Amino acid sequence: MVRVRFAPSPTGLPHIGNLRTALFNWLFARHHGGVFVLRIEDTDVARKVEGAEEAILSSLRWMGLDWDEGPYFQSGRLPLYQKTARALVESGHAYHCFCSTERLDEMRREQMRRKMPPGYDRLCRNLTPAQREELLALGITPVIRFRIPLEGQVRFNDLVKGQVTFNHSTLDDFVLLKADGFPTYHLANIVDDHDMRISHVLRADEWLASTPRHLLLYQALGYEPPQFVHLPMILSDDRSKLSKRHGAVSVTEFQVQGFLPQAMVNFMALLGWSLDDHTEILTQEELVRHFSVERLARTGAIFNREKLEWMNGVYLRKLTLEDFIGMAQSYLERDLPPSVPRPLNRGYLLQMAPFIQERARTLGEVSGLADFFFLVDVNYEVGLLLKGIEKDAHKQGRDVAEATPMAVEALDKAMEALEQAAVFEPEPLEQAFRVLGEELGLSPGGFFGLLRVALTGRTASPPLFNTISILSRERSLTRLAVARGKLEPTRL
RNA sequence: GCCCCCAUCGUCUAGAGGCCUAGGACACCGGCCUUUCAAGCCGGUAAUCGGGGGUUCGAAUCCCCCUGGGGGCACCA
Repeated sequence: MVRVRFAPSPTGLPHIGNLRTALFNWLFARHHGGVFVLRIEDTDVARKVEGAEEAILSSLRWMGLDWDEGPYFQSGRLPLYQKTARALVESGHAYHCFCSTERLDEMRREQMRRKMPPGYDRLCRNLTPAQREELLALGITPVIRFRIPLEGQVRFNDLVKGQVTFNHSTLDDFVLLKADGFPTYHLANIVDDHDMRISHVLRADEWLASTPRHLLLYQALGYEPPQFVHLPMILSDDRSKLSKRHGAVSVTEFQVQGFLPQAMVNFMALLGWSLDDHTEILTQEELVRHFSVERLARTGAIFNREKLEWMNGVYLRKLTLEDFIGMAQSYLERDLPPSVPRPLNRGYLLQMAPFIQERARTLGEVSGLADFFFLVDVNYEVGLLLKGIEKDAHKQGRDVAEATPMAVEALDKAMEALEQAAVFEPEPLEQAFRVLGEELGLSPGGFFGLLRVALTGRTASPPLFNTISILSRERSLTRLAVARGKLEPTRL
């Protein structure tokens, strides 16, 4: 029976590295019809962050990673760890250490200075019972350290790294139980993985170095160790370990920016795993069906935001119009200036949404792409109006200065045409304006470009005549008039 | 400093001795479509497979060395 777990510590917002680990564990469990356990490793009282736990749960839910057991909290299982630590002392696999933090710090400084590998010098390892009683009598609360065998080596077969060997001599007597009675990660992790009958440990590469300690612990406890699978890490742009200081790496942040969970899942799955030499887009079901440890990569991967954005665009376009509108609406209502009345009109959204859906890469981009549909006034530089017309003037061998009167005339005629338009639909409008453009001696690019800027305030927009018909006759006329005013301020 | 891991286009990756004059994707550059921008389609640039030795008839693929990168070395996880 496959039993895996995701065991984050609530020390901050979960970042994509954490969630990718969760995803792989979840995929592995689902693929094998196993159990996915959620366990919160809250054994560090000092580093605990308020709200982190909730953020972890909500990120998992958002990504669709449902768990079958838990969340278990290590803080609620203290007696179990303490009992285990005591048993280890009794069996001779661990011992009490009375060294002060100050002494330890000094020791490490000295080791570094002498270019020696830092590590506990085992001062307390062979304390006699009498010495121990003496220190205890002084009121010092000892920690419990694991007694690493002096000779020999640990060897294990990691499912992605293969055979890995560590000499005991490179391992130091690490702490199992802290003075505050809380276990360290090493102890709690092993006790729980055993207690929860975890069969496979899929965790980030950074844990590889502590695996020999864990194996020795399993051995001392007489527990059967799980299979280890060390996942390649997700790297920041400079190839270093991802951390909070590397910008927007929390999953919550991606959610806020308007990435879809399906895209996140798909993209993250491809960071360190691949199906074959060509498949990029996979649904969650397909990922479950195909996921396998054999196809995990062994190298770290830089998180390529560009590609994520592309993929998110793909998912956005796959949405039904109704679903897209549902999501776009909340982002629009969040991002549009307060002058735009809420709630947004559903029927109006239905008209403009198709043109935005094929252009947006994230939902956060929607308002920037569509604001002119909602604003009362659009803002732009006058010069933008003339760009295309100037080109036409130049082509006709006329002076650039003539562009302004040309544009004014074009706007006047355009307003007339809009007023007279019998059917306010894209096709008839286009027909009428093409004819008009010819009459004005303007190229479609010049004429339509002028109108585009006047109506949307920008040089790139959805198709012009769709835009006009969505905006309505009245609003279009107003904007053309405003544009005219910008060109001839004195005559206004 | 010590220990461990890793090494294919800028990035994500395919490749498990001959299908590789190294494939796909993002990005980039062209073209088509087109009123603009997207989307879509077509095409292109881009890795002497980190370097050097082996093994082999044959190596991106196996072995060794070097180099480079990363991770770990807390009473943090």
